[in-house]
Amino acid sequence: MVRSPSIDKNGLRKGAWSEEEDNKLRAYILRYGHWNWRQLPKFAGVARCGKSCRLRWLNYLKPGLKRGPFTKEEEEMLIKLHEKFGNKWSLIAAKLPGRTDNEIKNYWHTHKKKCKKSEDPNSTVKTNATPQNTHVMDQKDKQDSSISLSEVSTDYPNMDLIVDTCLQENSLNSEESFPNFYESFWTEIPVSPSTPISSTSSATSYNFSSVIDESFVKSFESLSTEVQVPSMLPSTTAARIEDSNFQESSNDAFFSSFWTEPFLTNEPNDLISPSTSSTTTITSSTVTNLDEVFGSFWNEPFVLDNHHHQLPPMDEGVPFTSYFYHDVDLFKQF
DNA sequence: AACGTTGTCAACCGCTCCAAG
DNA sequence: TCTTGGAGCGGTTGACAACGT
Repeated sequence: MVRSPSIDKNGLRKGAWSEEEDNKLRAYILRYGHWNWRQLPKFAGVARCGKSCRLRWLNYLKPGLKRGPFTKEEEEMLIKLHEKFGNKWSLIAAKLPGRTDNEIKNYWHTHKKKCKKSEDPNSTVKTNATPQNTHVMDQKDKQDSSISLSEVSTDYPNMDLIVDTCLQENSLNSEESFPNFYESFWTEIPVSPSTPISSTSSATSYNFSSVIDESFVKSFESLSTEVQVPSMLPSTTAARIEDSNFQESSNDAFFSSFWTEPFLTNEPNDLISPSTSSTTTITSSTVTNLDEVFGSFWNEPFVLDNHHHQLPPMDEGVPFTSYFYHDVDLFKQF
């Protein structure tokens, strides 16, 4: 199913990813974000090109991705979206939370083949699907489209309306079924910019049931200790760290470009506190386990809320910014 | 059981886009 | 305005699994 591992002329691995590589990449990105894909692999301790890392993260490792076959609803949605957007897989993927453009693309090609083969006139899939809304396609797109514009179906004279209606009615409406943070969760702090992190603020409770589960947590258990820490911070990060008013300023830009995942909590002993009882709760014992892993792995805390769970010995009341200075000092060692 | 064919999907490749200098 | 480098996108490939003969 996957390509055989091999080494290219630059000594970089190609082909199937090993579990160890996955763990290294996942751990690094969750901790530091993807500040530079090209530089990232060497700091993460992965002998891969940045492009390969990016692809692996986006298509496989990124939390929240759905696995398994498409549901009927997703299939119908895909058909409609393809009619609207054509082969703009990334656009389609944006409307199908948890599905990657690669996955959708593969599914579509498979589905199209099936349809072509069966030549079922009653099939709901229109194999001549062509973008109806040319405003989303530039000239090149039109040229690249496998079907000429003369073949545009007239079955749906107002596809905008149909698809929009579908999006509104369909249960997969991302805005309803998936909170805004779902898509951006791992790149943005789930706290509104107007809610600065401070010793008095309490984080909002979020439903992480589909993002964090036990297998996800378990994946940290085999982390390697060979991961490096960046020798320098992104310029924006450095600038923010020097900002003594950090606590009072909005934090989204900082986190989205650097930390990626803030692991906010509203309970002192919980890493993440789900909002409903049916969701998986990561208990304090789990956190303890994570601390064992991260304590030696990163040599620093990763819970950045007001409680600073399981911090190494530090004085009570230490300003929030001090923890970042702590990070900077750590980086300087490398 | 052995072999060939088809299906599936992770991963690669090459191109374009875009922001920064 | 031009150049450069990183990110992203879409098409294609390779390898394994499943299925058929």
